Amino acid sequence: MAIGLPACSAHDLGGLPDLVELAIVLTGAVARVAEEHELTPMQGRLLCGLAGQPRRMIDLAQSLGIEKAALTGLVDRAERRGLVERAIVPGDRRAVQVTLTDDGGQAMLAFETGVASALDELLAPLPAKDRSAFRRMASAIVRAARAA
Amino acid sequence: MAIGLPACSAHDLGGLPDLVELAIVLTGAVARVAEEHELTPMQGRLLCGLAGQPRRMIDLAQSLGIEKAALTGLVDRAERRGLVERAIVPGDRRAVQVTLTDDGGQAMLAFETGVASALDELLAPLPAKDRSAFRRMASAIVRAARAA
DNA sequence: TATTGTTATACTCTATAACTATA
DNA sequence: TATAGTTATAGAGTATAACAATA
Repeated sequence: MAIGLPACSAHDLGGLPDLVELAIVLTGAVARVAEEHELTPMQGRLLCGLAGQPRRMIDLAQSLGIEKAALTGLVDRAERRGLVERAIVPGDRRAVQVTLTDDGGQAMLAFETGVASALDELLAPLPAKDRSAFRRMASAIVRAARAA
Repeated sequence: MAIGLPACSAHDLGGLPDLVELAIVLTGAVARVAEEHELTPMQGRLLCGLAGQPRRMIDLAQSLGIEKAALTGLVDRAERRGLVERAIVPGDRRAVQVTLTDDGGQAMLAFETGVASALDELLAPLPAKDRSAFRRMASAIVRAARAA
């Protein structure tokens, strides 16, 4: 499966702010972990969104920030690989629930664990005090961006 | 032009570390700026890589972290849109140099400026002292990742 | 032989528009 | 009418493998 994400990248291209390169480095790390588990990064995100409970298509599309038609394809491919299943929603015959299969649940856990340790490695060069400060500031940025 | 990147995203999906969501937020911000200037994010990166001097295909592919065959397509599309041009390399008839057109140069500057201000906005919620600390730590992480 | 780049092929991810089925 | 989801279509970005031209 050719997953198709820049594996390492972030070699200096000049002109791009370090924050953009940070995004590239982080995204590349996630992509590498996904690939190790034979997932695409987007499939990894999908599986993580299904941890704990089934979700409806419309809900997932919003969470992932993609159109419902794009989600149809994403779920199609994940279903074809045995990671998720579609199920009916009792009480609304228009709706579809997406659930994790056993395989999908295992892949989700492996992906989550792998991502966590890959991120730890990326932050490892920083002093311990900076690491926690960096994570705290990252959370603040994300929260503010979500609110806006 | 349907550019195809999650425009806002980063709504809570649960299970994903904030650092991953940070990458999503940053990537989304870059994508939005690119779209404003009718570029794809990858075209934006390509143009930035060409700021100042022409580069050879092999060199660009390494900088962007993609295979040379993928770069052929990327440059094809950018050339079709009048952003870049292919030129010969004196002294090596196998090689190709990619140069910015006037349009491409203008787009590159507009993209750079837009990205810089989008990043400023993302960091705006942090106290000024944290903003510079965050940028400094981001640079350190990127430098370390590049070295590894 | 090694290097540079292109072509061929196949996937994933994305969007918009049109459609079906249900509420 | 409005909502949930799919289908159809198109395009970007990616990879691998095979190839041509040149060093």
